[in-house]
Amino acid sequence: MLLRVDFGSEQPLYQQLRDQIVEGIAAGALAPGERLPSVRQLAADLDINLQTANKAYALLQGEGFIKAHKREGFVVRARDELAASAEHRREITSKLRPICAEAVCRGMSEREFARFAAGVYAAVKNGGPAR
Amino acid sequence: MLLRVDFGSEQPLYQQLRDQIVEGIAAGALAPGERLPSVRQLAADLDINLQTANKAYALLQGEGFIKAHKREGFVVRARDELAASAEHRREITSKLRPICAEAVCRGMSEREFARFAAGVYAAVKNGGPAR
Amino acid sequence: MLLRVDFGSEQPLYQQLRDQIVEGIAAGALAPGERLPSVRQLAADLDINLQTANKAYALLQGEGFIKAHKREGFVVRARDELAASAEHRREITSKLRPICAEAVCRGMSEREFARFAAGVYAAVKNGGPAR
Amino acid sequence: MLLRVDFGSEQPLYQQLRDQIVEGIAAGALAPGERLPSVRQLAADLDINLQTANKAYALLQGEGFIKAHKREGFVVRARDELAASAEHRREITSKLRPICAEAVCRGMSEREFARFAAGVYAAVKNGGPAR
DNA sequence: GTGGTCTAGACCACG
DNA sequence: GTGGTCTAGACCACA
Repeated sequence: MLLRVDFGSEQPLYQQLRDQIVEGIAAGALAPGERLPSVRQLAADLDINLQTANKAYALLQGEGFIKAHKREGFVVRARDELAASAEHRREITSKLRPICAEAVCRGMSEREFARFAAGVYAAVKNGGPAR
Repeated sequence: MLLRVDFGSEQPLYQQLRDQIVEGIAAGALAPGERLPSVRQLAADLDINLQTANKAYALLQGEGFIKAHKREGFVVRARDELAASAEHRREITSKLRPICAEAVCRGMSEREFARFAAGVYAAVKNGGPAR
Repeated sequence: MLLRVDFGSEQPLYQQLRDQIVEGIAAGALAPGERLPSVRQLAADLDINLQTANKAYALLQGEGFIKAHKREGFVVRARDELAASAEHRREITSKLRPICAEAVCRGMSEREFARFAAGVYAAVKNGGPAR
Repeated sequence: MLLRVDFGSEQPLYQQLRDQIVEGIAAGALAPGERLPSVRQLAADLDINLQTANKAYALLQGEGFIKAHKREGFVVRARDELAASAEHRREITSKLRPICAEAVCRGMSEREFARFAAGVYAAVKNGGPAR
C-alpha cells in the first residue's frame, strides 16, 4: 500500500498517515496480520523524521488498529480486537455534527445527506477514489 | 442564542464558536438577517480574547455564513447566498472519509452508518441534544 | 508538588514522571482542576528534554488523568471523568499476577499478602513514605 | 508444564518466560528439584532465539528461583533456598505503589483492593485462569 | 505565555 | 534488523 504525505497541509503529518492507514485497513488493502513498513523505512520513503513516523504508529497502536510484533515490527490487528462501539458512537457523533450543520445550511436534505454519507462509506470500503 | 466555550476542549475556541453558530443557523435558532453579538460583547460575555472572537467571525464570513453589516456588526446570510454545492460536496467528502474508514474498521455496516448519519442530521436540524 | 527523576533508572523518564503524578493525584497532593507545571517549566526544572516532559503529559492525558486547558496548560481531571473500571480490573490483574507469584514463591501467605497490599495502598493514599 | 510466548505483547519474551516459570513454581506445576527444559529445547519449541531462552534462565538463576544442574541443565530450587524477605518486601512495595495509586484514582477502596489482590493471589497459587 | 509539531542525530534493548 | 527513548533546537497556532 502506497502512503503519501502533504507537507503543505494544515493537518499534521502523523495524522495524515494515521488516516491513510485506517483507510487502508477499511478498504482491505491492509489485511489483519499484515506488516506495515518499519518506522525507519517509512521515514526514509516519505522523507519525514523518524519521530513523526513513530508518532503515527503510536497513535494507531493506542487506538487499537495496529500492534507492535516482536519480529515483524508493526502489524495490523484483527477487527474483533477493536474497542467497544459505545464510545465510538459518541465520538463519531461529535465529528458528524458540524458536518451535518453545514449540510443543512447549504440546503442538503436529510435523505440526500444520508445517501451521500453512504456513498462515501462505500467508496472508502472499496478503496474508491484515493485521497 | 446562547454561545458557550470549553477551555478544556482540544478544539480551538474560535472553531468552537464557528461550529456553534453554524449549528445555530442550521437549527433555525439564528435566522437570516439576524444580528450577531458584537465581537466586544462576545469576548466580554465568554471571557475570551477579542482576537479570538474576531477570528471566529472572520472564519464564518469567509465561509459565507455571515456578512458584515454596519460597522462592527455581523448578520446571518440567507441560505441562497451560500456558495455552490460542488465545492461543498468535495469538502464534505474529505471530512467524511476518515469517519467512514473508522466506522468500517469498527464493523459498522453501510446501512447502519447511513442511518446514524441521518440521525445526527435530524438532531442538528431540530436543535437536538446540544453539545 | 515536587517531581524528581532518576536518570540511572531502567524505567523511562516519562514513565517515572507519569507514576509520580498519578501518585500525587491519588494522595491528593494534586487536586482536580489544579495546574501542572508547563512542559517547558518541567523540562527546565528537571533538566530533561521538552519532548520527554511532553510525552509524560501526553501519556497521562491519554489515560484520562489530566487534560490540556486552553489558558492554564495541563490540569488534573476530576475522578469521575476516568474510564470505567472493567478494563482497569483486567489491567490490574495482569500486573498483579507476577507479583503474587513471587510472593507465593517466597512463602508469603494470602492473608499476609492482602495485608501488605492494603498497607501499600494506605501509604500511597496518605502520601506515605515518598518514593 | 507448557510454556508459551506472545510476540505481540509489549513485554520482552525472556520476561514472559521468567514470569510463567515463576507462576509455575508458585502454582506447584514446577516442583523443587524438577528439571527445566534445556535452553536448546526451549528455543526450538517456542521458535525463539537461543539467547532469549538463555536470558530468561539467567534471570531466574540470578533471582534464585532455579539453579544450574549438570551441564546445560537447570532445576527448580527449594523455597527455603530463596532470598530473605526484607529485600523482597522493598521490591514488592515499589512494584505495588503505581498499581495502588491508579486504584485509588479510579475509586477502588482499600478493602476492595485488598480483596482483589487476595483474589489474584489465590488464582495464581491454584494455577487459576491461565494468562 | 501555553501546547503542538517537526527535524536531525544519537544510544539502547530486544531478538 | 526492529521498536523505544532521549536530546537539542526550531517553528507554528492559540489565547
